[in-house]
Amino acid sequence: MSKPEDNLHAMRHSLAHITAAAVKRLWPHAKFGVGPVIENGYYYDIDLGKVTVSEADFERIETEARKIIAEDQVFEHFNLPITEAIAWAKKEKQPYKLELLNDLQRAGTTVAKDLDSAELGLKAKGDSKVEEVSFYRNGDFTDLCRGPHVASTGKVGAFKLMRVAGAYWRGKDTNPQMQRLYGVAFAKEAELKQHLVMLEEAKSRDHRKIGEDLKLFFISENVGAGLPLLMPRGETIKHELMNYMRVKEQNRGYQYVSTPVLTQSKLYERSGHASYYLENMYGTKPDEEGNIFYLKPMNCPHHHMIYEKLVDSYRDLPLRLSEHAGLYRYELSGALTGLIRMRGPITQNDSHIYVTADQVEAEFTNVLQLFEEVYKETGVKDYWFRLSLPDFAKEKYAGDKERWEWAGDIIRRCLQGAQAKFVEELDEAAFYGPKVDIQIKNVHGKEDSIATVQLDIVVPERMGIKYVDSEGKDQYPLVIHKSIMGAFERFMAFLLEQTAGKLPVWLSPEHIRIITVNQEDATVACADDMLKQGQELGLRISVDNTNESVGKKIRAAEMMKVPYVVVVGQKEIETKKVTPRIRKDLVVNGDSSEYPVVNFLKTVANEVKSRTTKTSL
RNA sequence: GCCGAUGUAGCUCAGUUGGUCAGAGCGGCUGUUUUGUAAACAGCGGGUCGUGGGUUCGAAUCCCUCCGUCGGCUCCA
Repeated sequence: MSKPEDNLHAMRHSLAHITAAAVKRLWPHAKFGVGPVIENGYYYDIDLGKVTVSEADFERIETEARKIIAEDQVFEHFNLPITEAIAWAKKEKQPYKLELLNDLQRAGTTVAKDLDSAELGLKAKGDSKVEEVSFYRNGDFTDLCRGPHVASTGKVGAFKLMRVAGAYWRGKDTNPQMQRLYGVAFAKEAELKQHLVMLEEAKSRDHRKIGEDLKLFFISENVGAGLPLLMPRGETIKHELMNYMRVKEQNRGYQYVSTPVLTQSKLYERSGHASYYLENMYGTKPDEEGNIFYLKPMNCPHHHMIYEKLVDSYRDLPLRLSEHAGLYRYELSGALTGLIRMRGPITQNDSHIYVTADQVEAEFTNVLQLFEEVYKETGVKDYWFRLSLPDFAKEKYAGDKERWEWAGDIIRRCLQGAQAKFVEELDEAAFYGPKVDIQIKNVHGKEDSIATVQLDIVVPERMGIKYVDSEGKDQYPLVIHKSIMGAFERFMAFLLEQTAGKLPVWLSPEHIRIITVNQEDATVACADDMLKQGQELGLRISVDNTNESVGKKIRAAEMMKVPYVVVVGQKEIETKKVTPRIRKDLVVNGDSSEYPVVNFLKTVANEVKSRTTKTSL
């Protein structure tokens, strides 16, 4: 994102004003919210009352904006005492601006911390006393704003209105909903064009499109929204990921368990989840005894039950329990996004590590190391850690403040010790403790959590699960909730987007496809023999002996992103050698050469086993 | 859930202002062909135009309801 001191930032900010000014010319009664610079552009929140803007209006707005740019209006800066600023907002009939100014006068920036201080014409965040407010004026459009802006409206670069979306005033869903006009802007027309091309390309990497093209998964209206069905190819990928994690974790002392998907609410009442999440859980109708059972949205309480059964003494700790369970969570319909945000089954790669206070740091560090290792091996790039802390101004965080700070400090030390790059954010913690979220951007640039590790300082005590310490006293354990791959479906989605569907060989639904040149008996027999040999080596291998041209069958295999394609005809029958066609991204050095069939198959089998991302062929 | 957009064959999409508008390409099936590293040729099937109402002599086309999808907002154990 551009920085406030950059000229590009000033251009984008100025375009926000110009866009608002254009809207005001077309709809003089328009009420304005805020209009900050964002990645690649800007937005402005507007409220036109009964009228709404739609994309059909963009041309008119852009035309008007271009007129303002052509007029080359000077951006004039001036300050007003807060009382005069309030008078201005009243006179201009700008209720949103008026609300902001009133808040600023009454309580300073602390009440307006949900907004960027730059939008408020303030010098910096944290000014608690506001006496003067900064304004900018261009032509007949005036707005409170800290700036900076370009010198005049003619000095902005290339821009384009992209979309309009609903956005709640000050981000609260109880507030009125405004319309948010999004624009992208760059210094040069060519950069803007390049950006638009990039956005088009991103669409082809969207995991939902890849899922369709590669026959991985789909969502059936008959089954329901947010409930994807994995087809054989998709399930293969998920299963490989699950196997991989299971072996990895078992080798590090994690023990796998299996717990019911249906559970009475009693358990969630005991764990405290009920008061936070019951409305987001799917329940059955009452049975004959009147009991309602819920589809589990998390495994924690179940694992805590197993803990109770297995642990008596500190000598039993740490206990590391894992489960790959299908969870169900009610998600708002507007939040659903393919495999990234679904209602179920969310196959969580879920572990709970029960530790004493002395063990927590070492265990937490181990988990961070496991993250780095797994992400390196699976080829996940461009992720970062977020230390998610509570915001004590809100009431949802249970337990006492000192304990929260103690837990937050431990995690921070672990992150620093692991030399992990991380950011800290308030009001992102779980209700039972601070956590580290592993953040990633999806193909459209939207930030998502891919995985999480949390330090639970609340639930064991609340549930009364205990152990006896070395002095014979009862203690509550700490619980590290960790999920390296998050949900396997979601992890798969990110991998698909990062690789554009060209998964490493070990994750490919089909390792090798054999294509026959013709349908003569000898050719088919040769292909079948090769198929059998491959299967014995554990390879996912198939034969395409359909009555199509070789070119067409190759094309079909390429489009399915099959890593290795082998053509079988008279030559291969005679020499028992193959010249594999290797998917481009796997190749290290250019030329493809000839290999005895057995050597080729064994090499691929080894690549699958070692999970390499490049080929040695 | 809210705001905006959108929904036509398995997939990608055409269908101007309501009147042979139910179409194309790919995929599928059948036949011919027996093919050498990204699309052989021919023919044939295939859709109550998301759903349910309404307006109209007449609706894929206009209006409303609901469902799904897309982009945001909110939420995310």
